[in-house]
Amino acid sequence: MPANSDAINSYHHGNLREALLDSAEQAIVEQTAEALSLRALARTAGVSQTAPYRHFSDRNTLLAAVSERGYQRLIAALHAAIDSIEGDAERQVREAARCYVQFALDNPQLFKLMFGPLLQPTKTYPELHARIRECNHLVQTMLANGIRSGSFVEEDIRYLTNTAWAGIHGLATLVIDMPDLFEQHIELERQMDISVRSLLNCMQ
Amino acid sequence: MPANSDAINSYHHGNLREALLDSAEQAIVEQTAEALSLRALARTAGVSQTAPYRHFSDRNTLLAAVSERGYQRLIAALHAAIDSIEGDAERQVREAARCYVQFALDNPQLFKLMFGPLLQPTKTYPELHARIRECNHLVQTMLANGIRSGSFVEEDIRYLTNTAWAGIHGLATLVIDMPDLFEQHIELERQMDISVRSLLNCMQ
DNA sequence: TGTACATCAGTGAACGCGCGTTCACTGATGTAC
DNA sequence: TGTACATCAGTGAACGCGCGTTCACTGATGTAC
Repeated sequence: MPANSDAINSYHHGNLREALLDSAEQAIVEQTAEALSLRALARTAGVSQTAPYRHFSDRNTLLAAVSERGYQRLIAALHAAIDSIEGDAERQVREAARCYVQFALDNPQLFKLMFGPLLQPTKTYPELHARIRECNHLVQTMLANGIRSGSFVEEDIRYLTNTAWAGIHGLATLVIDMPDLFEQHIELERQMDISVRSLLNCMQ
Repeated sequence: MPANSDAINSYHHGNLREALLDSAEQAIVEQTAEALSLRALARTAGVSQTAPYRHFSDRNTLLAAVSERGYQRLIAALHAAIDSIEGDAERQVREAARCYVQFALDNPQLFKLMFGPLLQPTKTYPELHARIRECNHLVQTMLANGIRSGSFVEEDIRYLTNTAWAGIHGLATLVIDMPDLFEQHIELERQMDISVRSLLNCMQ
């Protein structure tokens, strides 16, 4: 008596790994990644509670995989935003920033898992580590391009991109965590525009 | 046979409420607030596991009290920084920003509890709510003063202070959560200086 | 000053819960000959 | 083409854990008269 009557194979799930990651992502929409339970995941997948261990050696390894997929999506979104605009580095930054904040709004808990300490140090999860570095490099490069249109000492660039990155990351964080306080008397779209313009202007 | 042989009263603790808050804060230094356990707290205080319920109706109420004390300390630190400098609004912002980030560095988990969603909506905890509003008002006012030294349309002020606040909050968040990535090739003190100068310059 | 009594601040046993993980196992699948 | 066998992907029972919270209780404290 297969729990899932649509399944052809009642015994072999066929795509359990991906199914688990999918439902993990879904579960994480509402509640913290910390609160995610392997058992609940297994239940959702209609599979015994030990089946996940075939695919992930433990809970954190699964979370690392979820985080990694998150980075893949964020990187893809950022690339799409950046590549859709050629030549205008400032507009690229604006669109990328919008992407970044929107991603956080759409996936608050995932965003926190990705940019949180739960999986630190990341060295334990090489694939995740690589994605993080890739994402970081993408963001830094894009911001540096936006800033380079001004005239600055090369060695300061890293500090200036950090300032801008922190500005955008801070927006995302506050919008997620303290919406009532942060979004008092403001319109979020306008806030985004003004913030990005300020962050770039101050460097020109 | 009192567990704590120094205690005069083995039965009445005498100051259990404060003791619980103290050890909660201490416990929260290392691990997440989410992971804090009332039972562990009671153990640390040398008291039965149900004793805390005399002082806090449940776990979240205790956490709200911890958060509130955190805000008190942050507010005090910000005030001290601001009041020590008169007349120079820009230097006030610089010192206050340093305070803010330092507070986060010193109490990462407390900072997250305070600026996190765990206790949202805060209306449930009126004292906490009041502290949050107080802190927010202090930060906004200080930033507005720094910005007003430039010439700006009044209605934009809130957007500009938000930009600056997000910039500072983002620094704190990234320094806590992604130190390896964020602090690559930089010196934190210098990052702080450059960030604050940029955040204020861009508005003048 | 002494005493009765209300109230306060603890105790300790118990409830029910869900969790991560381990273990020995079995059914399904794929491959070498 | 058939078959033996290794390997893969599941099962299900069990372990030990710590937790939040409730309950009926008791010892200590303070206050009115």
